[in-house]
Amino acid sequence: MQPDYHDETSGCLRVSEMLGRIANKWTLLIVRELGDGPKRFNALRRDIGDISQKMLSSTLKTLERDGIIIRDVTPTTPPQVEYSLTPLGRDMQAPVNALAEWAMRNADTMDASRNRFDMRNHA
Amino acid sequence: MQPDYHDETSGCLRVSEMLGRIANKWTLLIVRELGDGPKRFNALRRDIGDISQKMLSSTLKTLERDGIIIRDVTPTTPPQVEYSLTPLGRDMQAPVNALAEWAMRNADTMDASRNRFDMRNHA
DNA sequence: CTGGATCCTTTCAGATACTG
DNA sequence: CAGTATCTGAAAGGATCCAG
Repeated sequence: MQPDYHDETSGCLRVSEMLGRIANKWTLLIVRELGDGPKRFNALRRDIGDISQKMLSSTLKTLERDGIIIRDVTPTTPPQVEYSLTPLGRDMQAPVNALAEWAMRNADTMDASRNRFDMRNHA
Repeated sequence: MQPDYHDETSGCLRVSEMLGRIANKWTLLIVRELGDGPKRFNALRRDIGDISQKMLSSTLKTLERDGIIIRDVTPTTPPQVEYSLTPLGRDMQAPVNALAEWAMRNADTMDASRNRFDMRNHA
């Protein structure tokens, strides 16, 4: 039996918990980057641009734990590690890309709104 | 002149910046709740369930600043304050709901993956 | 090349108390 | 009812050094 998603109490807390896991910028950016195909650690680091190695490795670990990505190690010297989306991760791509694209489309609008808001409140 | 969204460097930093603004659970939960129509402060607080009044008021302020919601005050006693989505906010609803629904649909899958992962790593 | 371990600073977020 | 102010602990995040 499935849990009741429409329950007014536990359902909301559940959404809250799950969004707490996936709704952060590093997670969304990584899933987005891996949409193009498997990538290695430093390729991800370079393509995302402003992520520290610590945040990248810790976020990747969490994503692997949640079954969203797979970590493939080829034990050569130097070792090669490739990250790719699982079926679950690929299923996640559509909503993630939709949100990211929305953000890009409306970036200027939001910036303008911020400027007006800050102006009104003589910041 | 518009910024170049397709530039490989600044474009990525721009996505990163915008996702840093909107990709957090309180923002998504509030936008989701306001999808049903305008709501008042304590109604939001009750419906979201586990949000503190501090986080609610500060997140609402940020959302108003970014032009995603509107704050309407009716100066009665006691005062009535109603929050509602702007056109921008309504446009944001689709991607937000898509991500939230994905999270709910796959909550159990992610939980199971976590359990297996933690088991393998004898946590 | 792919990280782990550590240190340090900043930000987030809850609890509590108070105001118009 | 709808918040603000303050205090405090937890978590995020960067910098640096080190290792397989």
